[in-house]
Amino acid sequence: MKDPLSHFPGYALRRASNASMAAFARALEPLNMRISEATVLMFIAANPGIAQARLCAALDIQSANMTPLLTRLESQGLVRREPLDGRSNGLHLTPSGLARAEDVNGAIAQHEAALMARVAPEHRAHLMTALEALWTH
Amino acid sequence: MKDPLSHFPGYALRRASNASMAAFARALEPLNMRISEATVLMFIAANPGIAQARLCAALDIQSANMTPLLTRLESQGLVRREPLDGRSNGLHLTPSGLARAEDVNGAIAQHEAALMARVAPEHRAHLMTALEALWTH
DNA sequence: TATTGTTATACTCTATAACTATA
DNA sequence: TATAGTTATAGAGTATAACAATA
Repeated sequence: MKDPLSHFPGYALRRASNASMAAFARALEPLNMRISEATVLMFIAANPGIAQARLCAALDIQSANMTPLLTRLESQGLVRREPLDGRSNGLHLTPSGLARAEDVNGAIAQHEAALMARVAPEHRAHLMTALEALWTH
Repeated sequence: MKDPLSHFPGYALRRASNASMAAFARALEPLNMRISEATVLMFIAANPGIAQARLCAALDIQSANMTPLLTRLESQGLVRREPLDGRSNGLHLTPSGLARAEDVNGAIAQHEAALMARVAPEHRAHLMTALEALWTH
């Protein structure tokens, strides 16, 4: 059977990303977190007090989709919204959130190691540079 | 602002794939096709008569999701299902489907060229090899 | 006027279970 | 019994429009 798409970088990119995300989602299952939630948690951990709008811009997530995501994290006691002024929220991790961020960090490290183990060492730096060129504005 | 994830290959992979797919979806808009539909069309064009189940396996699309996809393509007069035996379908492109596959091919070529133009030439071969290692079974 | 956050809604992709018809 | 295809359904990501409150 012929695969007319496998030699296209864009197609390989899609397949590789799908495989990676499926594996990462499985790695997050024991923590009961989605990829998007884990991403937001890590970002708040690195930027305590960040405004919701800035988080949206940094992650390319629309505010309409960020609202329910943060509400879930807040209702789990992981994140706290703190008014910065009358209309914007600063985001903080609770102690539980900090602990969970540690766990997520471990899952990420494990996932990334398994991922890069599949790639021959001489390609790794090139892969990283190329991928960044593809999405960085 | 700190980005605690940007140095992770898995994260860069996700962001790059999202950016690529969004651009490709825009490129397909004039053809009124989704990415998954375009993918299936190209695959049938390269493998006329392929059974539905084999197409599912090759693209990692579940049969339950392939059925409505093919029904859409068939109702647009692009694909024809032809019984192979009492329970399996061979898939063929109609003349309209062949013409549409040509258009899709052009959109893919344009998209892939724009994508790789963002990557420095010395990284391109490495990128392709690395991506294939990440999703090939 | 522009920005922040929210609500409602819809579309796409993906996943599972249950079912039929056939091999 | 196993396989091919279908149906129904649900979850998750993403997109737009409309809105209230505030800068």
